[in-house]
Amino acid sequence: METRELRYVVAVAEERHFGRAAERLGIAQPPLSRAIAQVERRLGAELFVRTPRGVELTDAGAVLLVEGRAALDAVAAAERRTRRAAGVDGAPSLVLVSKAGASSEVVAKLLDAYAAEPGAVDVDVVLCGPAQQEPMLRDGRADVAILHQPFDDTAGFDLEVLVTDTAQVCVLPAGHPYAARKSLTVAEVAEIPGLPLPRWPRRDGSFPSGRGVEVRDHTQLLQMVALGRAVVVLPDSVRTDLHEGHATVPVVDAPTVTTVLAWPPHSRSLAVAGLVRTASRL
Amino acid sequence: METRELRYVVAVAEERHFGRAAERLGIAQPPLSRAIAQVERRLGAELFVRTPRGVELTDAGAVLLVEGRAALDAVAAAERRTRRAAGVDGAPSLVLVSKAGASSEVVAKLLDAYAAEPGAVDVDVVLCGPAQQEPMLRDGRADVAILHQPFDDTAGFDLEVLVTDTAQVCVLPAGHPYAARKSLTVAEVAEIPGLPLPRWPRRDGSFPSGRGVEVRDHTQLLQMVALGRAVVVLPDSVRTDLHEGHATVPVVDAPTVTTVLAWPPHSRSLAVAGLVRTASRL
DNA sequence: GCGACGTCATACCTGCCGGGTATCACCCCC
DNA sequence: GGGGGTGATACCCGGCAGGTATGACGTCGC
Repeated sequence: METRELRYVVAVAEERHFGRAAERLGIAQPPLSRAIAQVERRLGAELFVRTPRGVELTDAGAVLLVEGRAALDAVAAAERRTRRAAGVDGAPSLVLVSKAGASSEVVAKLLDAYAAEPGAVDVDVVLCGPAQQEPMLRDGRADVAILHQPFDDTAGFDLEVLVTDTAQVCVLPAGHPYAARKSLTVAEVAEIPGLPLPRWPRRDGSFPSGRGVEVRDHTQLLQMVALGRAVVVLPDSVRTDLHEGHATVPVVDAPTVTTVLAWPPHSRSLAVAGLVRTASRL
Repeated sequence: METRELRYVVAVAEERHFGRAAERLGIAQPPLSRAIAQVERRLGAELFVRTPRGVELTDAGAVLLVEGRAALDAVAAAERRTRRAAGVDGAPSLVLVSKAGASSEVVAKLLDAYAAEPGAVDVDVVLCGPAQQEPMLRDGRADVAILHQPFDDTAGFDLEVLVTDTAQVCVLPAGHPYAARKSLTVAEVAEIPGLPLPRWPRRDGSFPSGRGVEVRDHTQLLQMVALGRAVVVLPDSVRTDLHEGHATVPVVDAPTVTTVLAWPPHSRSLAVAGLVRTASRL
């Protein structure tokens, strides 16, 4: 199957509509219909059930949507990494993706240590929202990522543990009544009156419904906390990033957070290997 | 990039020769040259250095070889799994791949337990040589595999531990002088006069050089041991598969072998999930 | 050192197929 | 029952993938 056909199938599966899919693909509707029909004929499987309102996915169509996305990511990754490996200069650089505003202490230490290594290459640090890291790693826009278990989906990546934060704190606006507490539980934090937990964007950029403010990165998050609009539980190590607008209270029953370095398992990049070796020595 | 182009690049990279690559692809050499040139132009990168004897890979070419194979596997997996999901009957089946002749006790127990579950689907068990399992899982010919850590490469798969074998034994031909020993070390096993460790095929089917006999699966292996042509260290649990031609001696310093159930991390298959749930309860 | 050979690149042609426009068949709903 | 919407079909056109013939350019052997 050609990637063009995969893109067509994924577009139709996502739009549930030939016309909109064609528009998104920048082609007319009839060629799209024909291409999908041809794919279905070759696979010997109906992918969509045509209704007067658009299309529904069959089981096979649902499978091809998931698998096709993964395959398209892999193709995009191949292209991007090749282009980068050929980079203008002979020094291929590495792209590390981290959450905007996440605790930078450990990462800075890692990058400093790596830069001191013989044969170290330039590392571009890219910051983005939490849900964007995994797709970036999958489609080759990034080579390594800083992820946090158990919050990020680390399935399918190789990992090296950087830090394990057993202690966690609740970050509150300075002067909030709860700031005087000696400790809190997760359940208590979730029920603080007038201070809901924030909402993070999903993979597609949309937000789940709820009362909390919408935040896209940790910088926004901490600002919202300082503004008295949100409360959040974070690893103890973020205390170094806080300022006078914040207060912290230990949370006694929070899960252990592990900060890990993650990379695609088939990566054979010497640069990634060097970074991992450095990380394993810290 | 189209999969056709990826196939071309991978073929040339593997053959190190335009003519042979073209033959393998079933096309003439000139269109292949043109297609590769076009890819290079679009990527803005030289993939191959042309020599009078064929071609060498550039760094970018090496990257695209590795990444391109992964991408082609993903595309093939998408196609295969879709075709299977659409299967003639409404009962999509699951393909489990295991080593030929590997200890079947645990697997049999797992499959029996799964078959008793409500909603269980048919499980096709496919046996193959050890090095073939990983590619089969990657390109969609299989949905789940039985792998053995630390010998198999489990990078990039999700895992569920089935058994942990702490005790391991050296399998010898019955009547061999060493069979009388009370215990052995790994180093001693490697040095048994006249009984080298066997050689397994690599991913591409070729064998590493050395003295040991060439074996492709556990059945052949145990036969070679019985014939006095090889010796091997295996988990204690294989004792159930041995017959009178074999003798076993405990190996005191062998690494722990873990038998795991492995599947592609993005798998959303209900059938795989059910099998994993069953495994986790054993 | 010069031809023979083998490499990959180039030139040119052809037929297929991907894409466009126009239109149809069908369903839903007012 | 007609209008607006869906996807399917018919037909045409241009680009490009593939083929053959040939060239440019090394290496090797005599």
